[in-house]
Amino acid sequence: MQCSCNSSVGHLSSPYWSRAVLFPDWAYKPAWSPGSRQVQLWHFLLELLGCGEGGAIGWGGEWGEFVIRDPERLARLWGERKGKPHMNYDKLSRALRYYYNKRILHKTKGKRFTYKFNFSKLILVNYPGYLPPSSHQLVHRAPLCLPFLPSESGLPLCGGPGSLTDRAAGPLPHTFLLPKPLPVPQPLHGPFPFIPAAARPEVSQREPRESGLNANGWLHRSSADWDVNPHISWNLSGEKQQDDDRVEKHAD
DNA sequence: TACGGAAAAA
DNA sequence: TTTTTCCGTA
Repeated sequence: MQCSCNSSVGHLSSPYWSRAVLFPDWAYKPAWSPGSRQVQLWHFLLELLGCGEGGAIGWGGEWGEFVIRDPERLARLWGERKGKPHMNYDKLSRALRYYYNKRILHKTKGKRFTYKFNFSKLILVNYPGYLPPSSHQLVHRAPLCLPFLPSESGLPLCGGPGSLTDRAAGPLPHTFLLPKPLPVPQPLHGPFPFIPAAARPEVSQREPRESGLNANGWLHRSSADWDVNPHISWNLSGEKQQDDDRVEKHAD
């Protein structure tokens, strides 16, 4: 693939790349960790999207939504990356569907080849109010700045002076740069962007803190509340508190 | 086109 | 564990 992004942090100041997010810690399965041999598919997708690899895949209308413009080509690229010459969209999409339960992805129904990253429980790095009081809880991994992934991609990583990793007092977990959520107006009302304002209907208006932020504007509790699924929650460091691996079976 | 079970692979 | 592979079903 011809991803020729500049490895510099230029995109941070670019009008297009404006925000970086952190996936929960569990989402980062480095190539060197057991259970994850190589790049994961969603890494790869984000990488392509971040590169503006416009041919096979591109961002869709809504924030986090992406459209696979050329399914077979995307599959080919993925196959190349994974050394699976027989990869095709049917298989790739099966892998994508496995993300549904993990809530990494969601299908945009009615829109062909359109999926959406579930960014609802991501932590924004460059939100103005950032600088969690307990950032050390979040920083037990090497900083990583995307769109590019770790070393094995052979691609340069961003980072450096002025980069995201410079924003906080210490290193940050892996970050992904995301495209500006707009032009589509987003229903973001809470004090913390991208956290659905009405995430908890049943607790909607209790006290201000119920927004999920502590006095410092940082998340102070599990982001499970952002999620529809009650069986999995996430603590601050992003660890999965699971009580059931096979959630959603009867969730809806 | 999309979904998800099942089983194998890595 | 995360895909990959295959496939029946909608």
